[in-house]
Amino acid sequence: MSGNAGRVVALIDGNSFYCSCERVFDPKLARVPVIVLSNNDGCAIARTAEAKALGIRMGEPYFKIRDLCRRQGVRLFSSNYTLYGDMSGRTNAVYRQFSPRVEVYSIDESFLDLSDVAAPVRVELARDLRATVRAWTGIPTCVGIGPTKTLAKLANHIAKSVPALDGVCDLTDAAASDHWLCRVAVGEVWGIGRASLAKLEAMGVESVADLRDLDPRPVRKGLTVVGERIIHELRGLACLPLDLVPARRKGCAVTRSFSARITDRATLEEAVAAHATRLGEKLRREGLGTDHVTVFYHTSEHDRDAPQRSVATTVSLPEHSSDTLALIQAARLGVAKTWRDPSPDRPAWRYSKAGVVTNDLWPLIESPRALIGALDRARSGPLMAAMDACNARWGRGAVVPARAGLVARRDWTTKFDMRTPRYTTQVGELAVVHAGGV
DNA sequence: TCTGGGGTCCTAGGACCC
DNA sequence: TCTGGGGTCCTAGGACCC
Repeated sequence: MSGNAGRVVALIDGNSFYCSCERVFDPKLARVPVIVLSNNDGCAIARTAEAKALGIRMGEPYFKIRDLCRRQGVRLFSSNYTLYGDMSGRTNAVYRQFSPRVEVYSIDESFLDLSDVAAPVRVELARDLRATVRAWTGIPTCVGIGPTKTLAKLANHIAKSVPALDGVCDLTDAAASDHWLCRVAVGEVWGIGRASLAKLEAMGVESVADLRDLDPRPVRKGLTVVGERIIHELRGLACLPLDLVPARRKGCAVTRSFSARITDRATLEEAVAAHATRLGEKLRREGLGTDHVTVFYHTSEHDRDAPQRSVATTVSLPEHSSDTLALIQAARLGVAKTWRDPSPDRPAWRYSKAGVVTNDLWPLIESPRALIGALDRARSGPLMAAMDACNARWGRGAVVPARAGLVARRDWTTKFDMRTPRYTTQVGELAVVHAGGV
């Protein structure tokens, strides 16, 4: 526990962040329902208030709401992560003008240390922050303030759901905390998910205040140390530090559902080779390497009457590497080792998803070399650097190893039928402004 | 027809060791 | 018939998050 009296943190996040990013570049989207879809245009993963009001839920499959969207004039967008990532960077640049101590928690949420801001002007500063972010980036936000991260998260939730608060809620004060914690359902607490909620409800816990007032020790039995920590945090005792420097990532995965089912080995191998290519790019960007690749592929639970198969296998590399050729080779081997051909009495499995996963990532600069079977770093380094440079300049996929496969059939690739231009990161996709009149 | 992707942390239980 | 008591490390699976 790192409880230090007088600490104050704020959680600021973008409202319906992905939708708001789309709105920045199309004023006509203001005040109309907008949703952004997940990869493959599968599910709704961001919804404006207008879309929520229509009953569109988080994670709802698109095919279930297609008719509703058409009838109600909901504007639909495929995910444009390049745009959202860039807009995220811009909002954080504004945050840093208000507090140098910022933890970027997710693409649309950051914690700010406000310990040095005097209590009387804290809310005023938060309003100024919101207004500045709105003016400089176009993104609407809400701010929650509290003595711990958990209370700041809760305050943010309250700021969003109570319009009278005008986007800012401060739970630093014990009286304010008492007032609100009785009025918010325990399921809204950061870290209380479905399973914990069921346990708490069985114990008669309904409000956040009920949870706060439980004896933390016995809670540990059912809700682990995580539950115990939450209670302390709700009481104002900080257990979660502000992580100003992002921790080095421990694992990396590239997984995708296919836009159409796959039944043949060549196409599956091509898919995992493409994923391995992407994996290599991600690892090289952070100077990390892996000594193994886990390959998985499986059928879909939604294909109810079809035969099911789920495969996962791990292939070792001779040493830590981020070399795309080595990763592709391993990924293809993973398929080769586990592929099963259909037979007369067994129809082909219809695979819906595949991925490559690695754990135990290590900075390449300090990873040991293999004595036997070592990869040729002298050639790999410059080759990968050249490939990355080409792809940075001409777009991802401009240069790929032939080993990734160049099969003409590409109907498994992810769908992005409704993606907007990458306005802020590609010169060729800049927004065009038409001057009105004659 | 069509149902996302990518992380982290925690615990239990097995293997292994002395 | 009797068949300890710890440690550590690893992995799988659950839970949760955005």
